[in-house]
Amino acid sequence: MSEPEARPARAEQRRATEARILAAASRLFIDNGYERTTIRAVARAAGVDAGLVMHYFGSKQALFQRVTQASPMPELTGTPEEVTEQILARIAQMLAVEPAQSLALLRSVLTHPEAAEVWQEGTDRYHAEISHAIGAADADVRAALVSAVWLGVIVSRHLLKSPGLSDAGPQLVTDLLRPCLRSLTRADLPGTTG
Amino acid sequence: MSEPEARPARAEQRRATEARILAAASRLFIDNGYERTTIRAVARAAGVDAGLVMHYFGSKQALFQRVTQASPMPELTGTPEEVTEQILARIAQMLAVEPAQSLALLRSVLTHPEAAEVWQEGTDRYHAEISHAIGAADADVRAALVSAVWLGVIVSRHLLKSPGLSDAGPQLVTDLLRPCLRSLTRADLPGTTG
DNA sequence: TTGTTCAATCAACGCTTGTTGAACGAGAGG
DNA sequence: CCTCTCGTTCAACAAGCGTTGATTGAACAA
Repeated sequence: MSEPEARPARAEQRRATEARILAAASRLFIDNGYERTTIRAVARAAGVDAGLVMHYFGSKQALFQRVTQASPMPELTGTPEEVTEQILARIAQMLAVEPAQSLALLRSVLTHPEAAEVWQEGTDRYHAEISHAIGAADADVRAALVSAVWLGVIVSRHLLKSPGLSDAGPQLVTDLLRPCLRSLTRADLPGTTG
Repeated sequence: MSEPEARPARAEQRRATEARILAAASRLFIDNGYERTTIRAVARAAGVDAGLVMHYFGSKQALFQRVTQASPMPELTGTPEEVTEQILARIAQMLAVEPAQSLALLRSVLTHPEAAEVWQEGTDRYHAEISHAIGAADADVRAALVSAVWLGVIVSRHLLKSPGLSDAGPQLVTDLLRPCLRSLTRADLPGTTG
């Protein structure tokens, strides 16, 4: 009964409603993507009127940005082996818990131009760091392949819900992925040409 | 001058128009996905009226199916090494020339339920064949990871147009991918746990 | 109490979408 | 010549979309 809710009940109610809208929007953007998610559906799921969503977030695009804006990831530095482990740790984390912001962005990355743009910006730094750690002549291609593997795994697991990946634990997946990524981040074992 | 166009000029014209519509639809579905591609845009790109597109293909969904229906791929069989090479050959082919049907399907696979369903059906057989070739206890997870890598590479290259991958030749990419896929298809080298 | 603020609702707008059915007009068959 | 076929266009529909502005009613301040 003596809980710390002494604040003006007005602002508290507003914050709660706004949070409910954001949660509903996140869920719908993750599940259905940008185009198939309507302001009306978000409002219905949050138990409010569509006009209120507009009043709070300005536009559908702005709401999408609020949902998908992620805190910047920590830098990738060190030897290729260390960078590989950092990437694996990141993948393990994303396999363990649903990365809401990333998934909302990923779901629309192929069909919503603004999502693709944000995604690009995010992976550019990623590429540069990986490429720098590899330091070989074909480091750019290798870094792009590392990103491609990462993308494929997360998309298969969380968005396409591939049965083989959804049932497996993060530990097993990262263990299987380790030699795969190591072969990409280390510039020996050139691959049998021809 | 003596070309074999003796056929009734009526049906010939029709076939040509239908082909123009299909080509325009393919391009738009690949570039913009299902939702953002409108019947009117397809008609405009093909130089015809929107009603004609409906009259020829019945519905937008039916047009999408016509564009994305692919001839069934050859079976994957043999030792894990052989299967790996077959997959690599397939990837190389898809990197060399734009695989229109697959790209039209892939672009919408995250946002169009029917596209996701068709994709699922296609990858199920794929998974079974790879998993059978591996034959280990965790073959399902390994097969799913092989598919994930394949997905990530094609998507990054053709749809997200990752600079590092778009500039590289198919030969280099498959050479880099070979050890990566071999580590997934062969059940030795368990990966350093911990 | 009286007046102000503001979360929330409501009805409507302009626009685009997929889809339809009537209409037109040039070629084929007699 | 006339007639039928059929590729093609045109105009319109109903539904859904994002977005807006007026309006309501309850919590606050005086």
